[in-house]
Amino acid sequence: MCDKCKKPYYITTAIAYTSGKPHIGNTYEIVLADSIARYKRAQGYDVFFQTGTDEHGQKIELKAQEAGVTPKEFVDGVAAQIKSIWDLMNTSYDKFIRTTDKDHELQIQKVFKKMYDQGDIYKGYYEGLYCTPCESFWTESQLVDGKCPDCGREVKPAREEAYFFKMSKYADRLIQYINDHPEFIQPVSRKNEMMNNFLLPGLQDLCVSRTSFTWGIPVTFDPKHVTYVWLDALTNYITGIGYDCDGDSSERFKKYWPADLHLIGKDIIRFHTIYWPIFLMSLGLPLPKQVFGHPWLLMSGGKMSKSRGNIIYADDLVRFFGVDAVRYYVLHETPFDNDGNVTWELIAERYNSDLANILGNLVSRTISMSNKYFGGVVKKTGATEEMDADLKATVLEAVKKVDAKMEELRVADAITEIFGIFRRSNKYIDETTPWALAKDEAKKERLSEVLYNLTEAITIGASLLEPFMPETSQKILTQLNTEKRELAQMDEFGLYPDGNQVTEKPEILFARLDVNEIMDKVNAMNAEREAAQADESAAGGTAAGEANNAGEAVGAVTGSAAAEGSAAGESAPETAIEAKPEITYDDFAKLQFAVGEIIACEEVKKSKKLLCSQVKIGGEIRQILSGIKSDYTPEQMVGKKVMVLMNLAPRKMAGLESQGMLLCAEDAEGNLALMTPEKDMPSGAEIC
RNA sequence: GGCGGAAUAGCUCAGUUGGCUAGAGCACACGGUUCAUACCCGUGGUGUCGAGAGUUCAAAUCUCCCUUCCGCUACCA
Repeated sequence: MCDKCKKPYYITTAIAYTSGKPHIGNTYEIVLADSIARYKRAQGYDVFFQTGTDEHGQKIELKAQEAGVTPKEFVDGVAAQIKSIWDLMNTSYDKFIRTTDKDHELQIQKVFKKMYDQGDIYKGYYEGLYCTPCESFWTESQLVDGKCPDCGREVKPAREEAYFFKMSKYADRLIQYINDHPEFIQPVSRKNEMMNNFLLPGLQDLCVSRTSFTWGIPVTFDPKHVTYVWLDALTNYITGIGYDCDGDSSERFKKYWPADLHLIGKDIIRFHTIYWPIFLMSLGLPLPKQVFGHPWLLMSGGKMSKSRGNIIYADDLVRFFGVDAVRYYVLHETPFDNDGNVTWELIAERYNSDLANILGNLVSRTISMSNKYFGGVVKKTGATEEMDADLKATVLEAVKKVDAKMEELRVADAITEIFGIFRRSNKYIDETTPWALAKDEAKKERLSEVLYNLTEAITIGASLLEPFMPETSQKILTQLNTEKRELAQMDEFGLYPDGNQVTEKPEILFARLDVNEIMDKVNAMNAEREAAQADESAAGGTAAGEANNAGEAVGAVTGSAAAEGSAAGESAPETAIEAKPEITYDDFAKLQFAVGEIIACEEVKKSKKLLCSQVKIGGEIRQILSGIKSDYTPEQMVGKKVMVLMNLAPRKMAGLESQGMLLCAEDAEGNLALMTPEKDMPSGAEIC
């Protein structure tokens, strides 16, 4: 097909946040996107495949500071690291965009200005309107008659000045679009969540600027503001292919926009199916055709944490198993709408049973027989038998099934269909017993036909495998001394060149592994890293390069903090605290803390998170509600001496009044620990 | 609390509009085979298809109710 006749296909991944080295869970997405991109190319599309990095934000500013380098130096290091892993995984992206690219930054500034001039962006206050007695912030839409919805008193604007995007303006159009395009949000169950939780109840405006940090794209007409994550990050999908806000967009942009598929993690569906379409509407651009929120690859077998040294990285896996085995595992193990699991044991088992036994051994035995019986020459003799029909039918059927599965983005199922070819081929060998045929000179022709059929089946299977395991596909085809079969020619069985000669000495594709041996090596590796890390902490402080290699998990793509605990594999990223404005001693002195003893505690039935405690503070007993059910049982609570904030205005929650607050420490995974006095103190003791 | 989803073999899951002895892969056991990377092929489950009730000639599949998990969301002062 000529290049001009090819239909364009634009696919993107989310851009990876450059706070640290990505682990295997993050790497899954680029591999998934790559397999789809490669398949689309095989189908004859003119594919443009974009990925990249999201490099702004306070967290990065802080990380850079810790490492003693500039933010730009920091992200340069991490972006290079991410890119090297994407390359290691043999992903065929066409463009790697960075949000620190000059042309991207320039466009963001123009976009921001344009939206502001149109009245879609307005200046307001971060956290909204403040009700002093309730100590609560509210947005305009939450107010009742312009007053605090809780107490009905006046509210006033407070805190950080910020720009907001007027989401409500486009909400109706978006609802219409989503209803008219049922395929837009995948899987469809997510569509209902977006509608019911956000669109139908009424969209809140989105904060699009910050003044509390400087590592971002400045707002041209108000330079103390920088553009806040989502407007900056999402827009990469158009700036990366040459969008120009003033109407001078590139040919590439005109060709590829709107995107055919945004491939993203399921945690950031909201931003891609609500905010992003609305930004595009504001710019007068068509909306992407489909957004697929893929499941996560989770680390099972216990929580993963840096201190335990059990975070799994793509490059480690590749060292043990090879690129294609890792690609196979992550693609096969994470089906369309179910999270997948990864452990060293699981991947080693899959490697042996699927790759070494079923696939590798099939290729090996087939080629060996051709050499042994025919000097490697594979000839069609026409000596067919009835049993051949089922093999051929299975192979041709698999081609169609793979196509159907890929159409639905069911990559794991597509791979299973391909392996069906290999399984059937192994069975075919057993049915035809070539070694028995070889003993009878009269059956030589039949034997030749059998080996031809096997070679042809493997040729088709290996060709189908290219999008998922490109190296293996090529290796097999090379051993069979043939070219990759095009998808368009897979409706026929028997195109392997008659009389062709396969390689003399087949190279083992996947050598069987001893699982115990692997685990010993893995444990040794982890122990070594743990020790290195202990040394490092003992020495105190880290250099920039070491910080990267020590293995902080990247949170998630496109700045999604929510994904860090679960999606990104229960890793333990260092917590970056949102900096608050400096306060005076007088501000501090307004707070009254005391030691309280919990004398009774019960679950709040109506709530998933709340415990209701009776706390004795000196001579007084207070009822305090806390969102700590996930970490403490009522029994554990009783008898604890805890730190209580005394003079916080009472507030009703779940129908019960809370008269104070129990103070807790919280880590990046959301684990909580109550603050208790370091030695025994009487209840009522003041904390100052 | 609101909305939605799920409960099927030891494990991971398929089961289309209700229809013949409920399936696949992995793991396990036994048998066969020897071309091959000790591989491959075959055989093997008494699985209360989460509990209970109902509709029907017929229910894993539809209805009701209960239990338990999960997702999103709110609350988590």
